[in-house]
Formats: sequence, C-alpha cells, structure tokens
Amino acid sequence: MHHTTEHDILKESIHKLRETGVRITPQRQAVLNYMIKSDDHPTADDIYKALVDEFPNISVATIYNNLRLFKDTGLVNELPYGDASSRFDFITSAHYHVICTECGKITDFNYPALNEVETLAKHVTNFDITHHRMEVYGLCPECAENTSKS
Amino acid sequence: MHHTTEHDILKESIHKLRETGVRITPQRQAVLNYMIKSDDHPTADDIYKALVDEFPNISVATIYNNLRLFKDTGLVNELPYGDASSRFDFITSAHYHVICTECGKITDFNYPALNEVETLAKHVTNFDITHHRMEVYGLCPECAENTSKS
DNA sequence: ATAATTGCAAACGATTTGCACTGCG
DNA sequence: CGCAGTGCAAATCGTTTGCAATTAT
Repeated sequence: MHHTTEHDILKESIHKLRETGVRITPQRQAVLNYMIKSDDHPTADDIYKALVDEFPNISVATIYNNLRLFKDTGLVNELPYGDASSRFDFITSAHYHVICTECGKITDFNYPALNEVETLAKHVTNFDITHHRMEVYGLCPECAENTSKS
Repeated sequence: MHHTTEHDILKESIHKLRETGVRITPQRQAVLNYMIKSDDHPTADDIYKALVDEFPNISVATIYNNLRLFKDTGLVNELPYGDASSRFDFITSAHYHVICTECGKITDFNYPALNEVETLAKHVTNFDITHHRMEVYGLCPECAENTSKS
C-alpha cells in the first residue's frame, strides 16, 4: 500500500513539466507548490500575496505565466468568473463546485460526472465535445445567516 | 388557442418594466427589442454595433446600464466568460448551452433541468442554493472541419 | 417639475505584452 | 553559454462610474 503525499505530487508534477522541456525555476516551483497545498481556489492575486514574502520581486506576470503553463500541461484548471478574477484549482480528481454569490467562497462538491449530457449534446448539436462545466450557486451558511439578520 | 408573438413578448416585457417604476426610453426599448429578436447570444458590443445606426450617439454605458436593469428584472440572463465579453440571453425557456472553444459560437441545448444536483448540493454543503450553470464545450462542426484540414 | 436616464470621458481591475536582464540546463 | 523565464511598466479590453445635459412621466 502506497500513500501519495503532497511531496510525491510535487515531484510527479515537476517530472511532468520537465518532460515537456520546461525549466524549473524557484518561482515556478513555489507557485506549483502553493497550488498543491492550497485547499481553496486561489486567484492569481492570492498566490502573488502568498509568495511575495519569499520572493519580494516576484511579479503578477510571472504568476499568470506559470498558471497558463500549468493549465496547458493539464496540472491546473482555470475557473473564470465574468468580470471578477479567475480562480485556479490544482487537478486531483474530478469534482464540481458550489459557489457563494455573496462572498465568492467555493466549496468542492462530489457528484458523478454528467457524461450523458456530453453524449446527448454531441448527438443533438454535432459538436465535437471535449468537456463541460457545471456549477451550483447560492448563499453559504455564513452569508445566509448574515442576510437573514439584517 | 393563442400564439405568442415577438410583439406580445415586447409588450409584456415593457409592462413588467413599467411595473417596477422604470421609464421606457427609445434606447431602452431598442436594446430590449434587439434581445427579443436575437437568435444568438449577443455581447454588449454586438448590441451597440446593431443600434448605432439608429442611435448614432448611443454609448456602451447605456447598453450596459440597460442589460443590468433587464438582468435585475429577470428578463435577461448574463453568461460571463472569463476575460472575454459576457453574452446575454433573453429568457424564454430554460435551456443549456453548447459553446465552441474555437470561435465562441453558442448553440442552445435542451436538457431536463438538473434539479437533483441542486438538491444534493444543498444537503451536502448547507448552502442556500439559488441556481446552477451548466455548459458543454467543444468544436462546432465548422471549426472541427477546419482543424482536421490543417 | 423632477427624478431617472443618457452620453461622454475618465477610471478601474484583471490580464497580457514588450523588452532588457537573469539564470537554469 | 544560449535561450527560456523573470520583472517591470505600459498596454489592452471589458465594464463601471461621475457628472452635466436631456427627457419621460
């Protein structure tokens, strides 16, 4: 029995990156490591703020560059939200998200993948379907509480 | 037997707006009318371009103001897409969307509402669920054709 | 009459880009 | 060493805002 640790995931991810001919810089590794350890779904700015102590000169451009790279490599998912900042999610297993419309909090939500939706969409529209996105919106318990009080 | 025409929908929508104490300006009515007649899912800029002939001085701010108003009144849905422009959809009946990742084309897609997802999400997360969003992505037939050729 | 709406331009915020410099391999 | 990656500032783009002028009611 082998237990996969965060450290293993980091090593494996770095390996995957090297395979595509990408250099492992300290900044890149720090962003990657932050994504792996992060439980929530950070924005680019969240990551910037978290790393600026260790890398006083790091720039947001570097954060964005690396997030795009990780996305292209399939390590990270981007969750875009209209006018607001995108949130980023290190890909462990497939899951959906429940999002608070008041405070923006994102909670993971396990639900069987809606494969039949993709199949039907393919038949009906003749699109070459690649993926889908599903999100549930509402008020998180805290915001619901605050709203009912006021 | 009564057949609902676009003109009826317009009249009904205007009535709904008046009820909330909103003034019916020519620009407002033009945006509304465009939304009702539009088969695709226009961006604010699409609407601007479509109306600038009739209203040479109309500004994007007015388009956005009215779209926000229609959204608040429940006449129109906004479909935000990350860094790109939001698209707007006059609400007739509930449906999902299939979106081309290459050209951005949006096709309506009828599928029974995923109510059980909302119910489960409510139980699992204790959120006060209000709605959900589901979209299927892929290549539209035209883009798939072009991709395979190159 | 008067408060809501318009149009304009400036502001904003997230993200991208150009480019000289740095440092990983 | 050479070229990919960084950091900086400026640019971009969708959207919002402040405000004076207009207009629906």
